[in-house]
Amino acid sequence: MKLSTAEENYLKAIFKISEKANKSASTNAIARHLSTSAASVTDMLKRLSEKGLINYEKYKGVTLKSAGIKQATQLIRKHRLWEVFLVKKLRFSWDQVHEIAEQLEHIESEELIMRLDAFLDYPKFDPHGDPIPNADGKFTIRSQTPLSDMHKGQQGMLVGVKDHTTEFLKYLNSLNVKLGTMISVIDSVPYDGSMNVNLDSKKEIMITSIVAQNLLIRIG
Amino acid sequence: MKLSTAEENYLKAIFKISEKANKSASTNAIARHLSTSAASVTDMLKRLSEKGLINYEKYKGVTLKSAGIKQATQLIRKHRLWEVFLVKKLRFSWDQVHEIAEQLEHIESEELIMRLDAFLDYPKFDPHGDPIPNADGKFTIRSQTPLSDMHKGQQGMLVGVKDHTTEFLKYLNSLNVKLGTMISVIDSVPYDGSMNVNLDSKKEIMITSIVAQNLLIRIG
DNA sequence: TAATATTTTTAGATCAATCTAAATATATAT
DNA sequence: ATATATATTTAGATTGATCTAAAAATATTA
Ligand SMILES: [Mn+2]
Ligand SMILES: [Mn+2]
Ligand SMILES: [Mn+2]
Ligand SMILES: [Mn+2]
Repeated sequence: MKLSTAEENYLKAIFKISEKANKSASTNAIARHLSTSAASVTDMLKRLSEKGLINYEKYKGVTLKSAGIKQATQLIRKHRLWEVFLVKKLRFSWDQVHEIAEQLEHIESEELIMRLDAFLDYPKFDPHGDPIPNADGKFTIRSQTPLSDMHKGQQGMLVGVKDHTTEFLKYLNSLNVKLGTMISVIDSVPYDGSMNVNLDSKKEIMITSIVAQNLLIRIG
Repeated sequence: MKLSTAEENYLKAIFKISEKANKSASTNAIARHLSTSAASVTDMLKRLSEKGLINYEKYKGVTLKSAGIKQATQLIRKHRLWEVFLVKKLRFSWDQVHEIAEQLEHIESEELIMRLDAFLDYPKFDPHGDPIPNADGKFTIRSQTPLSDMHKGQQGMLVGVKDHTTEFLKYLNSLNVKLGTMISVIDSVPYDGSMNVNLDSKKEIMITSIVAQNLLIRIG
């Protein structure tokens, strides 16, 4: 089935919202996610329901049907593969690629994605540490813990970020924190949740709770 | 100025039509080129005129203004750079890339194109031998002659094709004719314009007039 | 030049995607 | 449980891009 860019974006939004909360997506949540009005969302939900991509009952919120999951997953696959291309091949920095990938993900060609995947050597994670679903829609899972949940003395490698905004990523750049950086907890302040951490056994820095919550660590 | 995909396609069509004939583009010619109705074309011409991209007078046909030429040229630049990427990096064959490039050419990011150009090592020609305008819109020009205009004994290198259809390109594949192939004219038949030619001083084949007209040779 | 053919424009509709304002349903609090 | 607040849907409009059919302008031919 050939979907419009708008339809694809709605499916992706529903996928991400229900994945995070592990429940159905509300009209308002979708509107917020896509920066559009609730009325527009209702309109689109009717159309997507008509096409058999979602389960929709008035006032009840929506979930994706299997066809919708498939579409959303493929879109995420394309988005993340393009992000890898932009960073690895075109040498963009990780804070510059999301907007461009938002456009590239809608290019329609199975063959293109297969070849791109091969060209990039079948990457499993994107530049932000997010897993890239394979052609069948399967995600690689990986145990990861928000730095904010770690205790004094624990250490591990930065494998992902929760916040993908340019501002956050640029802040990390300025701290020289990137995927692969080894982080160990020196201590944490119970009062405000801020932490002193050591980076790659070299530099010691202080970060706030909010930052720590957005850094995902593979402990060990 | 940010243009829609439709607007960009119209500008490109007008550019190509007026370039070929070196005169203004008629409503019908544009409609034919874009496989749409003359009424739709008239509609769009009004909008493009409003935006100052074209010179349009009712019943007189259109030409591009400098802003329109700039947009069309940038679009062609993007299209051809992406075609090079698809062939050189993703190993598509030259008959598979046009449709995908039709989509990729509308991705909006100056930075992306600059980096893609560098990644591809600043190519001057696309996989069909068409010149790629530089960032300022300048095309590299090259003397070339349709094989059909060449005479017995003349020879040269295939540097371009006029017909870009998959069928034509696949036919050339089957003959092992590609850009760079050396072609020499053994003789030509005045009756129907067909020719006997030699390829890379190896194989001798016969081609019809219509094929010869679509092969562009750099003589010498 | 007058009749005819062709090209182009206009009129009027449709469809997707969006909006604001108003109505209705559901959730929360007193 | 009733009142109030919030969430969602409906009603009605708008915009871009398209269509068909009909009208008008231009070009061709006799
Ligand atoms: Mn992204
Ligand atoms: Mn990402
Ligand atoms: Mn092409
Ligand atoms: Mn080409």
